[in-house]
Amino acid sequence: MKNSIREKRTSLNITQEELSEKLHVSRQTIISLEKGKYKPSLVLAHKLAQIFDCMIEDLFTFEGDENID
Amino acid sequence: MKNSIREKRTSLNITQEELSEKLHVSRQTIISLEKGKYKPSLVLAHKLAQIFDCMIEDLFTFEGDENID
DNA sequence: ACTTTACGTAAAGTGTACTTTACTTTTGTA
DNA sequence: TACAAAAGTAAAGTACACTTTACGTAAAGT
Repeated sequence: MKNSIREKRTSLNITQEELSEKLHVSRQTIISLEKGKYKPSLVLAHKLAQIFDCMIEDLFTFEGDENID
Repeated sequence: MKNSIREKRTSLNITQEELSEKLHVSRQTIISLEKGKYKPSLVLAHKLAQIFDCMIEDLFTFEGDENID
């Protein structure tokens, strides 16, 4: 799964720490998400989409068996 | 968090077991999701939205601190 | 009556999303 | 070149999404 969190965040001109505060998660969580180290929960994905004013499906690109065959 | 999985499933006229097979998850997972016992992963939410031909945000209703304040 | 189909509960186990703390590296800028 | 802000790594712990197995119930068909 790919995501465009970093691109959307930088285009809002906010730091990882500021984003983490808006989301009430740790800064590590943001770093790990941007690095693709793990997949966010549905609720976290929803909050990210709210902040970036887009749909969840616009933020994440699902690949391979993450799609229905 | 509320969801309309049961409504969408029954309107497709498929059983919990058939849905679980399409998703490659256990039937228990479907039962628990429909009963609201837990929140699906982002990938599972995406697959459900694909099957029901809708956006993730149409399937789930986020409440309270599941939204940005 | 008996079987099948669909839905449900319970409980124990596994994997991973996310946290916390502490330390290091990079980058911008005075 | 020195300093601070921003980004990064590592590692150990917690919570919960999801699995597996096994059993229970109620309706519908034969």
